[in-house]
Amino acid sequence: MHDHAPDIRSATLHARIRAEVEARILSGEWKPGDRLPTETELMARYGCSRMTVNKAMASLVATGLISRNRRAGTVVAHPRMHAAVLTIPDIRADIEARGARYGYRPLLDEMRPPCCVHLGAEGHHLGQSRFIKSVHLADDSPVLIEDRHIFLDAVPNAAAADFHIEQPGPWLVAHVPWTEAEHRIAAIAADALTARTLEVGVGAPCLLVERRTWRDDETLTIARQVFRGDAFDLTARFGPKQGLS
Amino acid sequence: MHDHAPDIRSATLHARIRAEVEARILSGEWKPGDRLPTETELMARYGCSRMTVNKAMASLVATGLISRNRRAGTVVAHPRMHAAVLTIPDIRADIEARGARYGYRPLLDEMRPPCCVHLGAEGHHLGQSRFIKSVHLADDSPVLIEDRHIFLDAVPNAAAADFHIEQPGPWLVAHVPWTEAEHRIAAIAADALTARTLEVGVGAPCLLVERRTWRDDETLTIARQVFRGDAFDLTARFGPKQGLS
DNA sequence: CAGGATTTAATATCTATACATTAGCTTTTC
DNA sequence: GAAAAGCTAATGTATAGATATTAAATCCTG
Repeated sequence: MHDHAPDIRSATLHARIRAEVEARILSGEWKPGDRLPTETELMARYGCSRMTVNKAMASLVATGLISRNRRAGTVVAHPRMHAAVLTIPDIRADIEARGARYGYRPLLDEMRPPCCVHLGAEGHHLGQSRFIKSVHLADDSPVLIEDRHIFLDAVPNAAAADFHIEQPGPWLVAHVPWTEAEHRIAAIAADALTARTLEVGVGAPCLLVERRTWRDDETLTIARQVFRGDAFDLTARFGPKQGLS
Repeated sequence: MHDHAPDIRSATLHARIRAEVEARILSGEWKPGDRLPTETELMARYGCSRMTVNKAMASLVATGLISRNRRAGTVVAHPRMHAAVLTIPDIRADIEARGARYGYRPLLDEMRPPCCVHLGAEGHHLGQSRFIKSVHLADDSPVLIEDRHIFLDAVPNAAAADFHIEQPGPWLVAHVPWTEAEHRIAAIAADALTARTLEVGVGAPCLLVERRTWRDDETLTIARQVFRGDAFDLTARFGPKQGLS
């Protein structure tokens, strides 16, 4: 299932060094706080140059498995379970993966003046937005309501896009470079309108995902997605091994 | 707010090269799919060796901003909003950050035979576990119920730990090295027992986080946390810039 | 013995070069 | 003209140095 066997006979030398050091840490042989061999020692042990050792260790630093300091040496980092990789659901793929038929129905598509919208975090206005409200369906039954603002100051060509066929989400990902996104995940009770649209009872638990995307300091889009609680969940996975070349 | 100005006058050369290339991509000057200068060209432009350029580019590959292929060259990657960094709440810190008094109350602490527990994903049994049920309080009002299994085959010294004072979560993070964790996040309705414990109405929306932690292929612990929906949410943040040295 | 000055052990960066590997391009051959 | 062979441009890996930077350890002074 979790295919973690460090591939000791990796193609490249720095990958092999990395894998072996990593294996000793993960096996518990080298515990958090323990001092690791110096680059010079490893260089001798593997019969390679110091640059090669350095590359292996740098990649372990990047994954957070070790921490290094000049003069003080290299120590095994204390694991911190502070962050995880959250897989953002591609709604269409997710629905189709369950063998259901995916449907998308835009409900509303209008321009909104600046005043209707939450202020930016610094308090300045975000300008005019295109607002699209849509429902996503699995086998014709609604599972997600999406309210999306796209700020035209930041994404002017969104004014011309046709969101009757294409979803705004994928369109944005394909056309607009972004630098940062933030998500807020919460459990809420369905209000009357939500309940009617999602065809659930009033007060039914729903998963709320509020996503805000920036390019540098400019807000590009705000999406508010309300999932039927009984139909969807998110999964997040974290492993120190993920990542580098 | 989001302090993104790439620090052009970075201390080291490879960091500067990296920052400048990154800035051009993030500014939109180099768009997804565009070809970047070759290492040789960059080497001439910055008057440095190819290894230095290579280090800068390798780190951009690691963050997913570019993709490189032999002979084909380097291109700006298409942004994929597939993953985000999810900040796992440190419940105690979170509660105290709001100015509330944190409380922890263990409700149950017992050994459970193998049969009581979900099977591992491959279908094999997980062995005996220590099971701790606890409530976390903010100003004496309950906000979280945690059901935790710790599998003694994998974490034998958990048998001796005192979870009347210390929370099992922090104890595990401090004492047990792990390699992978998975979270499932969902919205559920409070059942009768949950509602009574959290002092909310039956059917009130709650945020469910199920966390499973492994060392290699061995399951260490399974935690099921039920948050009051009106009291907690999770935030996840993603930026291509995070990460490397 | 406290506190400043010096040494030194470790990582961090950089260079110049070499060879390996890949895949797009070109030429040859049938 | 299509498949095979060879060429070449690009990145990937590795080496053996050199110098810079940092902070722990030690020594030296008042």
